[in-house]
Amino acid sequence: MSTAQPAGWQAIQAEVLRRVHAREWPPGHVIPGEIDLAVEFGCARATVNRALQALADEGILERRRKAGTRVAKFPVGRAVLDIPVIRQDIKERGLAYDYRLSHRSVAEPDVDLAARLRTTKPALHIRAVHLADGIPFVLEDRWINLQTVPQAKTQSFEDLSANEWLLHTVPYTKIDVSLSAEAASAEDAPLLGLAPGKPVFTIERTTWDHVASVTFVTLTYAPGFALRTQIGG
Amino acid sequence: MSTAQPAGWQAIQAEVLRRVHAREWPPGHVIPGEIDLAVEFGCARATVNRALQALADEGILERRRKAGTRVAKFPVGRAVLDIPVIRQDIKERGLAYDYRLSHRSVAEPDVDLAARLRTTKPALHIRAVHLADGIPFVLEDRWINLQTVPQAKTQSFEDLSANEWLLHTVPYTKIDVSLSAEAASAEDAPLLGLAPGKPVFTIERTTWDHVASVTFVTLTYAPGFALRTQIGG
DNA sequence: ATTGATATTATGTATAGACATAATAATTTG
DNA sequence: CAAATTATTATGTCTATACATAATATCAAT
Repeated sequence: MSTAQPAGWQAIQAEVLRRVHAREWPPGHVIPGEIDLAVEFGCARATVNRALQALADEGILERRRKAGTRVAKFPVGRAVLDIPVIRQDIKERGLAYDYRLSHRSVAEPDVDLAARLRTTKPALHIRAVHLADGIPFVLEDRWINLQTVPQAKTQSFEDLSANEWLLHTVPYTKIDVSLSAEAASAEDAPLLGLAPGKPVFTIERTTWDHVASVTFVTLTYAPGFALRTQIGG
Repeated sequence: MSTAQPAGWQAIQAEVLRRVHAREWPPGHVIPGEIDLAVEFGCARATVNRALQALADEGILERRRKAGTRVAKFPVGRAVLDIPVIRQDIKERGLAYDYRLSHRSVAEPDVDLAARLRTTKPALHIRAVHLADGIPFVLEDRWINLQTVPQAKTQSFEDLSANEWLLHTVPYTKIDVSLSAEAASAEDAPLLGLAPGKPVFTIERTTWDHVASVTFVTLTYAPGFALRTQIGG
């Protein structure tokens, strides 16, 4: 009765969400079928379907044919993390962005890296610093697979970060991401104004074009950095 | 021509994705309108709409009325992180789960916590250890707002973790999540078999029911833990 | 040329109806 | 009784059509 006239599928989504949050439909509860809800809300079944499917995508509901739709027992976290493009991230914080290349070489990958890139051929190794208001914000340590991206050989990466150059020139289909806490290496620590061994937030990414590796990058963030997000909201 | 007969909206999504990945439609490119694509794929416009909308939700495409649909300039990271329910997480790793309550008290929040919970009234403080195959996997340090959740007073939390009890009994509408690297505290370090100051991966969560805080929890993970996810794929 | 009204256009959403599919329930068979 | 078969049912998806909405393009008036 509270939400009498449905305005659209989002209104239905909101009302269903309200009932879930209010525990009118507690976790595990099987909610009415699409037809029943369509009658109640005075709309077509497809409209209810749209609303429920969106909630299922978010992990709030679980749907199975014939069995019906139930409230997820663990309506837990499906957090959407926006992995930021570094330059944009810094700018959005209202800080001045700057970038400095500190190393560029072609080298043979060690065992660990060879496993990650799935090649033992020489790869392009790049190290760079991204600064916010002149202070190191994140260190980029990147290996680029020259079998997959031979054009990288002719790029200096002195003005344009490899991050952005790759994004705009090289196709990819998949990225593996890993977030962890690491001890600052002897090499990285001084750049971040830290003693070696201090905790640093680290993002590792391997980028793939189908089955071929494109690049492997380790981003080491300055202390104080935290990745924030919201569930629900 | 390659994908001639469309099977459904997912087939269309796949073909559009292929063209984006293959740079047939490079970043920033305005792709054909829904009607054109519907003709090309021999299906209804609604089917194309479903496919394109799903890709827009994932951040691959950007859509604006009248302006049309274009490939996102930064088809970057919209990583879906599944914040795990601890017990399930451990079980999925094929390890035996165990749980031990180590502290339970009612105390007044300090300034920092009062700001997080938005109350200065006494709150329930709980510390517990989640073990995998008998080894500490994650430490849980939780404060429960007793204004919002008075029922928590009568719960011992000796057998059932606060994590799961809350999930099943208390309504919530929003969770703030923060991921960071911290130095292991003098209190936590020995439990994880670490020297104080060593890096530990930390998840902080504040749970809200509308504007009222429900609980604030800090999860401190054992070394070696990494949160993994995938973009694309 | 600038402003403001109007037309155009691409996406957004709703509809009824239809058939597909998967999973459960009911029934028949060995 | 257990196993195999069939019926039923709720969701999944597609279609054709219609109207809504937002943003742009066009054109008229000042």
